[in-house]
Amino acid sequence: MTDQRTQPLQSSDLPSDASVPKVVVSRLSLYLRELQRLVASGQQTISSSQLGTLLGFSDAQVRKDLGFFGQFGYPGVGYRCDELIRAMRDILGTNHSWNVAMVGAGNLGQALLGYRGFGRQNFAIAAAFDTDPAKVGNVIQGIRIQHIDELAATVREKGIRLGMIVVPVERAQEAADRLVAAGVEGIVNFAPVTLVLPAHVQNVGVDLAIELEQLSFAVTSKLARAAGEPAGAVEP
Amino acid sequence: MTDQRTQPLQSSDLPSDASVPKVVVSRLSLYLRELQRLVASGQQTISSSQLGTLLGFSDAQVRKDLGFFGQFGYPGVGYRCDELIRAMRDILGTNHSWNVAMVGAGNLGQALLGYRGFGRQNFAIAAAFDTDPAKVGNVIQGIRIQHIDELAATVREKGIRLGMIVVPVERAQEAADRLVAAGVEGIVNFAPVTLVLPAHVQNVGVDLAIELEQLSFAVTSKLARAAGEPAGAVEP
DNA sequence: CGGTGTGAAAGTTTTCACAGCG
DNA sequence: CGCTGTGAAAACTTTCACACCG
Repeated sequence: MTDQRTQPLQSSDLPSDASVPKVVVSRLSLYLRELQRLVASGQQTISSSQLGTLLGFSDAQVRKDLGFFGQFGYPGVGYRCDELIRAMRDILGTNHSWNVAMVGAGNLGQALLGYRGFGRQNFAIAAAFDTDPAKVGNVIQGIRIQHIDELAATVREKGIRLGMIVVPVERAQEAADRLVAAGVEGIVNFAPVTLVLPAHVQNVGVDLAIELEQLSFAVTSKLARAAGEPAGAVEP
Repeated sequence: MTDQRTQPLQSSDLPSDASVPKVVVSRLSLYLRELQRLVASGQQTISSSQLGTLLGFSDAQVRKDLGFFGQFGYPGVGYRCDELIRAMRDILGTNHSWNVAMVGAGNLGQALLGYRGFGRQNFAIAAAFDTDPAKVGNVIQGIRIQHIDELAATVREKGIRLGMIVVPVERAQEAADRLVAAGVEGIVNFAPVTLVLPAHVQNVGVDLAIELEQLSFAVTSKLARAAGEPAGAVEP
């Protein structure tokens, strides 16, 4: 591969092109999170093996993952944290801020309106919507709950590109349809249902009960293994 | 493989043994969720290709995934939804109910106390803890917030095996240490930090900002691809 | 020396394709 | 016939191991 880099890469060098495996992108977010913590604690550089150890990955994996996007390291030194953070944010798209539209202002929605973690990664819930007349007009965490009929206009007005669905499961598809009609490009769905969406709309599902279920499996199967359950033949 | 099954499998036939890929287990949860929806709408049987189509997987993948755990289908017919649901819950460990201890009763924690989705999958938040004297003693969604010093005793008393961390990021590790000391076997962590845990404690992390970040990447890179960004060579 | 970047090898997961069954 | 269960092939991901660099 053509190369004679000495200075840090520009973000414009990023591929963004060939399909990077999803699992690599999810580790990228973990690298970024850890790097931000390291910088906050004063660390300037880090090696792939240090970073990997902190997260439970191998050094080779860290290097390969980063290698999908460019060359960020300095042989003999490692990675400069601040540079790598900037590069990762370029890759992930969070060097600019994102306005998000929230649909559903129930318990969970209201809690998410106050969640500080979004802002730290450059996401702002710029508007929130509900159909319940008892909620519309209320101001929560500085955001006035609007009627969902105002969604399309507000999305346009505020340059909103991402939506978040926090309605009860039986109204989730309708909320999704509304967000799509309003022109949103991606949706995070907290309702426990698989949405039907056009292919051009990106989609991330978060099912809180499923997370517990995965834990249940892990605990249960670890137990079975410890009990010496041998190979899984069906017959005696 | 030895086999002459005609009747549905008993759950005791489950392997629980060889390492089933994590990604398979996560799809299991999606299958289960979809099956529950189907049963609720009156459907009795389903084929692997129908189920796959609903979730965006291939028929072969559905069959292979289920094949890790046993034989559940009827050739020419498909799977009987109620049977398959029971089998999946056996596998995932949710045919019995789980008591969960929540640490942190802030905005998000309080919202999760009221989340109906947990109960539907057989999880109950049986106790909630905080250090804030202004919160301890309050009753939220029928749960009295206890001081965290009562954690170990309550875990024992109520047979709690799973913990949920919903404290601010800087207190997450301490919360984890407390849960581990109390004897919990698995932890769902909503704080944006990688916990250091003993190997025998299972661990699922949910970082809400990272979910948005993944969406940001998907939207950004889809855009780049549409713009015809070619292969990612660094040099002109 | 301590570290990256990267081909090649090993390992894992998905897809294919088809025998077999009710 | 319609569909499962499953080996075998293909595709993908991770690990290894080493040239190269400051």
